[in-house]
Amino acid sequence: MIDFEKVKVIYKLGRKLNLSDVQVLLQSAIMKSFPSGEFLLKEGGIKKEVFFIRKGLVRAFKINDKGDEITTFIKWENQILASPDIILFNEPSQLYFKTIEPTDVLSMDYDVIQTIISNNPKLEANRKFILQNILKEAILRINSFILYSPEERYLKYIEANPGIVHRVPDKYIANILGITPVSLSRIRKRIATTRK
Amino acid sequence: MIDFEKVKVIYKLGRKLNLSDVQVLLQSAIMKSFPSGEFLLKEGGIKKEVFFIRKGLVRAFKINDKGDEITTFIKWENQILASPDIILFNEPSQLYFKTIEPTDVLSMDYDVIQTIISNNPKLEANRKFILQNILKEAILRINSFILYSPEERYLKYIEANPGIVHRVPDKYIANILGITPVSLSRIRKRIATTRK
DNA sequence: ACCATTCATTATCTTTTGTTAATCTCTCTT
DNA sequence: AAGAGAGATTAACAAAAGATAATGAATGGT
Repeated sequence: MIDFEKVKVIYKLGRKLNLSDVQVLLQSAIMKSFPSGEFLLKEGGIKKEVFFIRKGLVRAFKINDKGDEITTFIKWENQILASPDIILFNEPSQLYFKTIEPTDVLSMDYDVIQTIISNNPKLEANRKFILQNILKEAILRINSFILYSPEERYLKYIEANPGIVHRVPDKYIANILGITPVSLSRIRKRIATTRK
Repeated sequence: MIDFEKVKVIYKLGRKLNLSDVQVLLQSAIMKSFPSGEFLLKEGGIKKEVFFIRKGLVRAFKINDKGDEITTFIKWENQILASPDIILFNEPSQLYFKTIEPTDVLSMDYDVIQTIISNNPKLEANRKFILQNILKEAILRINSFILYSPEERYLKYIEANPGIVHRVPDKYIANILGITPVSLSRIRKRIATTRK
């Protein structure tokens, strides 16, 4: 039984896949649905799983020394989600993935994707493009920590991600900005009062 | 006249280059030497130049709204140096590169490198490796801003980069850590006094 | 409709950082 | 050797952030 949603997503991923690769990817690619508040990945996970989010919103968090959850990033529709710990560092994940909304993902095996790319040199451009875009975002984020105050970071964040703020509790946004939820609340008040 | 240093570096870069590619790369690759305090790149630069640092130390900085220089990173021996603005964002550089020590670099043209890689599929693994390592570092740096206090960031920085601290003025390290030089000085004092 | 839970806000206090300027040290230059 | 300049430290004050706890508001489940 063919899942047309799945085919559609895979088609978007690469226009140059040959038939046998599509078959391999289709076999390894699984559509999964999660209700809100469900884990996609827990600490210690080692499965090289790459998610493509079709719908919904997922937050990634670590547990710090004090035992608190610290959200390091969030991902939503049409974004790729994977644990850097597993994919880049080749270590068990210290990250958890937990849905904030009901979420549909396409789950793929990283090693299978890599094999398919090495069989299809035309896909290298895609890989380079994706990697570079992830790197771009990372560099922008580093610079925002160096160049801007927490208040400026917040303003730029909501400007760059309109709508998202309304889908995610402030305390997670605070973590992402590197400040405490209490501090973010004060910043919001400061902005609201100086605007009038 | 063949520059053996140049050949050595290029040899290290890829074990799978064919002769004509080596020739192309040799032509585009230039050894350059800079005294301390010299610019490798200034704001507005658009040349897609990639440096491999053979010896020395370079800092990258931006000018913020107040007109201050803000150092965003430093690179030294055996590291790759390039302007993300130019290479990733395809925009004129807002970054300056300025040497902190007398520095020898191998300068290469980014587009030439890309062409050579597409002619040598075996080099794709190299490119992927390099890109992934840059991404790794970026992610670690982001996490250090989110998870650690300025004091912890400083301690981790000097631990991860022993020796470098003695080659670079503290004020640049402070920028890299996202704090002011005055604050770093206080942190250093705090560490020194609580240790005894 | 109610309770419980989860967030956001507010309050209070402590700690840290930013800002500006002065002082001190060191190095390099002439 | 003297002076200039750069960088680090210190001081003094203001502003912001962290920590902890209490209060409000909203939400979801039964």
